[in-house]
Amino acid sequence: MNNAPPSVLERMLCFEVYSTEHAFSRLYKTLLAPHGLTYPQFLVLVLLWQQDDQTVNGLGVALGLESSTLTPLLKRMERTGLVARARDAEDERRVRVSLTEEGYSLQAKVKGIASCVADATGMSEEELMTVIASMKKLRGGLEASVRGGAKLPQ
Amino acid sequence: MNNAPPSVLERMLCFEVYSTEHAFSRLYKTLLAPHGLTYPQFLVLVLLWQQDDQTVNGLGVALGLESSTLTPLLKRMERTGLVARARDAEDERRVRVSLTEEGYSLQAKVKGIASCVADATGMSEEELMTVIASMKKLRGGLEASVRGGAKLPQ
DNA sequence: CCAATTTAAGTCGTGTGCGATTTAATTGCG
DNA sequence: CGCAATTAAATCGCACACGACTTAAATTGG
Repeated sequence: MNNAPPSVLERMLCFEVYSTEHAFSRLYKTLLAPHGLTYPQFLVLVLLWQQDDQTVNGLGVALGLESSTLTPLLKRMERTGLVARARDAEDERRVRVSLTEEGYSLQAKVKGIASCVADATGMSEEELMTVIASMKKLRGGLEASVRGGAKLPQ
Repeated sequence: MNNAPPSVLERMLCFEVYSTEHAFSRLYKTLLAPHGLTYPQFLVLVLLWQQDDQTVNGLGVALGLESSTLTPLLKRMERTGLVARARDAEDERRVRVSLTEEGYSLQAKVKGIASCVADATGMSEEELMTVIASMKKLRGGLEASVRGGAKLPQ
């Protein structure tokens, strides 16, 4: 077992979240790569499977991503035939993103992945709920701080 | 308040960690940019402030990063005068990374940042410890799963 | 009604991250 | 000893992710 005293880094929550996020990414990569999907692309599909035909902005708000990140990502998904992108007739500024047949049918093929990952965490359903709540609280505090114009004292 | 039922995404722990990590990154960016530092570069400095003169591999293990990520990052830090890189005389395969005077003196200037971020979380010391422990457990499970060759059932 | 403002996407440059591969140094085994 | 296997960095191509900026469309205020 690991009996070394925790380093400075290991006492920083930011680092624990940082490296846990990498661990999730790596696990998803091994599971999604066979389907030609990346992890952020998978998250976009999760949103579209729940509600098809969303705007770039809508997806961005849900994911917490900028259009400068989403536009290229969605273009890659369009190129691989998972989604279609079309200007909204009502408001030509908007671009609506919708599932292709292939994007839709991928749902069945990767259905098991989320629960597979949940298993990999080694946590009970209850524990998972607790950690999710912690993350939400944490994120809320951090976002409020960024919005409030975070500054060092003095 | 937010009374909408949680979407599929918001019930996925992976997404909560993903977006919380982004929130940390963004907050650190606002605090570190004035010092010409990025968040991963700051993490490297935290390690070097604790123990100067480490190998690329040592930093990589501590941070959970590959040399393909660290080498370019360390070269940027060398270019901005924060660290020096030199082949180890004992073993020419290794490259040792050490603090320059400037890299060392930056510690005083950004001393307050970690606690500032801790404040921003809006969590008590005890809560922070609990969440850190959760992340460690989570990461442990995920890494074990990746090492074990994670696969979808059938 | 139209000029100014706001909003939605997209573009560009920079900095991570990783897998696959390469190069060079060391180790280890017959 | 000598060569095969291993190890440490580095390189390369690709995919995020963001801030700053641009473009075009819609809204608003006078």
